[in-house]
Amino acid sequence: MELYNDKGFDATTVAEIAARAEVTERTFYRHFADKREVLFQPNALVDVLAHATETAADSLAPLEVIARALTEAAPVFEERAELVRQRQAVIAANPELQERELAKHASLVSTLDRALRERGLDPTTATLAAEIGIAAFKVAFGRWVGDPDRRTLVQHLRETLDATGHLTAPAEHSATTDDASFQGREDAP
Amino acid sequence: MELYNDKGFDATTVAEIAARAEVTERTFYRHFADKREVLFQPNALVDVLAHATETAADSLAPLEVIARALTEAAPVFEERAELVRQRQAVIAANPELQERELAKHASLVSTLDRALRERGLDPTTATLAAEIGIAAFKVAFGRWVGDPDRRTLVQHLRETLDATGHLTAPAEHSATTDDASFQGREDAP
DNA sequence: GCACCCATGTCAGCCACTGTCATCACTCTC
DNA sequence: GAGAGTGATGACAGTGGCTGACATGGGTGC
Repeated sequence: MELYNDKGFDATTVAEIAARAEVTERTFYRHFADKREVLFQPNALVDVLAHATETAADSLAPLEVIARALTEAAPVFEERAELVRQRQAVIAANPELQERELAKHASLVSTLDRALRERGLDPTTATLAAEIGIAAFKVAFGRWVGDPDRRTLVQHLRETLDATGHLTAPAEHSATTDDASFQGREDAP
Repeated sequence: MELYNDKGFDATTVAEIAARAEVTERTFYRHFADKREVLFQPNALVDVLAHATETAADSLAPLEVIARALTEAAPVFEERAELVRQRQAVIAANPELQERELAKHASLVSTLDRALRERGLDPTTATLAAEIGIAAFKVAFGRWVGDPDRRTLVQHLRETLDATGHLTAPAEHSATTDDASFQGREDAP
């Protein structure tokens, strides 16, 4: 993390990382599939999401199931807000890393998709709900990371998920909405 | 394409591709940013989406704007269905390529997002609608590519987008839905 | 004490990708 | 029509990400 922050991701060689960690380069590659993977390690998130989706009540709408799962997972981020923001800055500075992050998000979609199918949803609905759930998470996460007011991730999640319901209504322009002043991520990945 | 199909993406070296094309390796890299980019070339899609979004009627709901844009873009794929399916098979066989495809989808989200903001939508709604629109596209595209009945992409799009509206309703299990028999992509990217 | 892992080190090598300079066709201009 | 740009390609050397194969040492169970 220090090296990536100091010199940038590209300019940091694996040899340097290995030296800093006092292991050989070969050993580095025994712990991390590649140079990027350092930033995408534990992913306790997957387990939380899968478990929360499995144990949700049967009667809930698909998106509500996801809403609860995401809410349960939020502490994973909120507990290490500073580290998360620092990591996000490194990723924002490098397209290769953004690509990898997309892949991680895709694996979350996959996890949710599988869990929803096991609840008995048909494949199309399950995949769609999973995709939309993670899409909402990305938006909420982006808002949270950049929120000058430091409101909680859970709040952002709730608002974002609520907003998904309004998307089929006729267009409301900025001037008429109550959150028009919010400044989200300017450039989506 | 031939080489990727015959030997697999990983086993194909840039030197081989260059030789087959009767240019030097260096020239290859003057045309393609990297080895993967060969499969992700023109992207006329971006222009179609942006243009369609700009010119859509003001009164439409955000998701309906996207629905029309995607419908206009569908011929880009349907006109070369065989090539598209072949390409998709190569991508399906390689995680690196799937990563790149995700990046391309993200750039579509970005395009839609920007276009929607220019229509006056607030950032959160715009990003959310863009993400969900592309999510629906991915699902519809997956269904289309794997559809044994060869129904059109436009039909799949329409159905998938319609389904997004039902996601906030309480769970309907497979047995009670009318498209439960559909076989989508088994493993989401 | 011995056998057995398992993590790490060592070494050699492939190949993706890049910087740099030379060459050569093509076009524009006087 | 000769000479000066211009842009695409070739030639070549080098960096660095990543891998396979084998050796070694330090713990653990018997």
